[in-house]
Amino acid sequence: MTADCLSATFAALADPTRRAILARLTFGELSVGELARPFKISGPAITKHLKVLQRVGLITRGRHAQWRPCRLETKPLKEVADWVEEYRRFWDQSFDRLDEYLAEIQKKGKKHDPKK
Amino acid sequence: MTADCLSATFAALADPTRRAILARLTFGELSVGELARPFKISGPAITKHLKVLQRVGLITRGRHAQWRPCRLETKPLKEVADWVEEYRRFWDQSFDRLDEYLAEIQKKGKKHDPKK
DNA sequence: AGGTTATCTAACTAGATGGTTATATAATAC
DNA sequence: GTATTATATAACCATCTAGTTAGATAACCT
Repeated sequence: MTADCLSATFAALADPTRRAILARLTFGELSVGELARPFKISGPAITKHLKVLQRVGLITRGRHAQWRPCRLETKPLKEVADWVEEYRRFWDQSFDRLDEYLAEIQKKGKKHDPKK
Repeated sequence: MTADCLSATFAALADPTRRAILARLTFGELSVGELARPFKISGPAITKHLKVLQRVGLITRGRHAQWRPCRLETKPLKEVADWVEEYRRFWDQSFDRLDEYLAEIQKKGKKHDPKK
């Protein structure tokens, strides 16, 4: 099961530890040890989470001496964004007003700063 | 576990049957029987999927004689969209080029049709 | 009331998931 | 070579998940 990659991506994102890992990787590459530091779970548990993220392509691994640094990959996130985008027209009341929909897109484009 | 609602929402979306149910509900309310028709799984399996969707607020149920119609609710989808939006700036190479980013947004705004 | 239709609950099963500890591999440092 | 550090694998366990079949509940229709 979960042969389709969108299901696997959603499943990977359904764990708060894994989402926290992704969030930390937005600041740049991190080794497994650095990634593990803020969490209370064991090393092997982190390794498993990383395997899940890697399998769906949300991270890639490097090699640097005895470290295997992790890097964020966003292609699967883009696929999630594309999927959910299909539903955007349902969360403003005006289903039939195309112009309002486009205006909404435009507005989001402007406010591009990461706070809020 | 999965006390946080974003995790529960992602978990709910990680199943292709449930995503198919949501997709069908974009055309309007449907009874359980109507929803179940295209799937090969049993009635109780559908009931369970609906419970999962209802628990995270992706659907609400009505009452109409012996039918309990399902309606799509998009608030959780909006939360997913908001979460993934935080990563948008990472999926074009030009982190530092604001104009290119805005151009990309603009392009997406234009091609708003649901095919591809 | 008795039958039909729609849906849910109960009890069970196989397999996935997320964690553990103990051990293995691999690269660096002396 | 030996020790140290970083990460991975193995084996195990408890819980969750998605499905099943059988039976219960509830509203409608004569």
